[in-house]
Amino acid sequence: MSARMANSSDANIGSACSHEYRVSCDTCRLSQICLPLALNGEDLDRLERIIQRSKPLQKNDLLYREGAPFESIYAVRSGAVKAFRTTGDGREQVTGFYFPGEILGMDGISSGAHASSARALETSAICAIPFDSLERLSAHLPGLQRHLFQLMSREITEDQLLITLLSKNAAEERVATLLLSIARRNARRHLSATQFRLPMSRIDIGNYLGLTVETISRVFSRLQKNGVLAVDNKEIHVLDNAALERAANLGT
Amino acid sequence: MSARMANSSDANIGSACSHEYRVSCDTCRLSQICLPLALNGEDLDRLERIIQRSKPLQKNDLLYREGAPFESIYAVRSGAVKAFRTTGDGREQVTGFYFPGEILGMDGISSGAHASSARALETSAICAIPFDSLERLSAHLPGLQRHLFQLMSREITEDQLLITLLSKNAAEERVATLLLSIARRNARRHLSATQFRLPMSRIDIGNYLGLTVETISRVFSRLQKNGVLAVDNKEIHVLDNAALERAANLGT
DNA sequence: GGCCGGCCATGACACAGATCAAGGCAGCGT
DNA sequence: ACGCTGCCTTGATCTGTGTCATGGCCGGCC
Repeated sequence: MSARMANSSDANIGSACSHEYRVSCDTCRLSQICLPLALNGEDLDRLERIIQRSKPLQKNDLLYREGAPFESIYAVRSGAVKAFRTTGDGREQVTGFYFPGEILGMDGISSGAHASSARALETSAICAIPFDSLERLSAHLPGLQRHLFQLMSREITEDQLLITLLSKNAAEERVATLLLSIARRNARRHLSATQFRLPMSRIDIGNYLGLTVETISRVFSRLQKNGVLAVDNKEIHVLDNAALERAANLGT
Repeated sequence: MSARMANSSDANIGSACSHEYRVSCDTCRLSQICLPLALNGEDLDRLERIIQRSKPLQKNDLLYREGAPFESIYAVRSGAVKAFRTTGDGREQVTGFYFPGEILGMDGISSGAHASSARALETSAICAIPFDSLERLSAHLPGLQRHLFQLMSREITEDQLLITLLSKNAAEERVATLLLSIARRNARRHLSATQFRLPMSRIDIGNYLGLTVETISRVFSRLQKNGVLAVDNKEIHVLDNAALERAANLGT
């Protein structure tokens, strides 16, 4: 375990070997849902020049660690990442799952140190965007500044949805809501909204939703028994989307 | 109730009569914890000129309503405000309490419409800061831009703390954590951290913490019986701060 | 190829907090 | 002054989910 941690960390990302992993925002098929969304032509070039890419993270590698100096925010290019914070007694609370085209790490801005950690759920390619450069750039590009404000605002509203979910909804509603969220985000990337593989374990799902693994298991079984889903381990097939939405019962 | 709503709303704030309520950031004793924190001299003047003040909100007045066009963020000058979102089935989820010197409304940036509503818990004076002006200003004042990013980032980390609290902590831990948070914020304003009046009802507390009123009541009674607090309705006296921190058990 | 460790499923039981019910109290409008 | 209404407290009971225990499965590693 400590061996794994050793070859992970911020040091990887943003290190010198970026020539090996040259991919440009131009040719990235995520550009329309990712940071470049607000930019074009020369402005995109300027963003491009500050973005750092590095060799892919392996499953379980840390992208950044709670308490580490905040330097960059990160865009997921492929794979999937979970963000989590460690509570005083050493347990962890998963605060979000991040899929390709999504940005994470913004919780570090306020204090200058990351307020959470992030770990790859599977082999993942990540773009690191040094925040001080981004900040300087955004002072000159109103569209970019606005986009950053919007990204952070969206993170806030999504956290508030999770707060509501945890505070008001029963186990089945929480699970159904998460599945619908993943389905919707898949659709945004032109992937199937009805058939997909969950990159995270039941443990992570339970942790994120404030439930135990056993409860997650039971809910999956029940949804399967009722013909809403076909579940084969991490492989999910939504058989009756309307029923899933009914099960989510306003969770969004 | 509808009468109350009618004389509330965004229209009040930002309306023409601001000459009546002239107070400047210069003389506001909150300036060191509020937006002006990052500014001085001429820059402060420029911020000053875009801030709008209006007549105080009365208890239960709405500051803004979920779905209304997003135009401003708001700073609490006096009183207290709760933010909440309404779930599909009409129940509400309180997402935060805001005290003097604190900023709310940033969840509206991402979609251009407020993602939550805000209501005065008692008579409250509020400064409205039109966001498009603020955005333009912050492109010229790097310190302000950074401060805005930090404010939003702080909102994110605080939401994540609440998520963790809801997901992992028992009733007593949640209540103790909220009390400690309020105490800490009082201290920041040079008020007592051990004796204060809660501006919100038990109902709001329960709603915020994902618990029922009855449970809140029982926890207060228990903490009182154990000599941790003296509770007289909304008046709280922290008798044993160490015990309260133990009760919070890592919540903060 | 077989063993081992992590993950997942399912059942029996326990418990924290929800729900239901009843009553007290304070503030407000008439 | 009165009664009304909303808020708070406390008790009795119920229930969804946690906890504990067991066993199966899959994938990695020797």
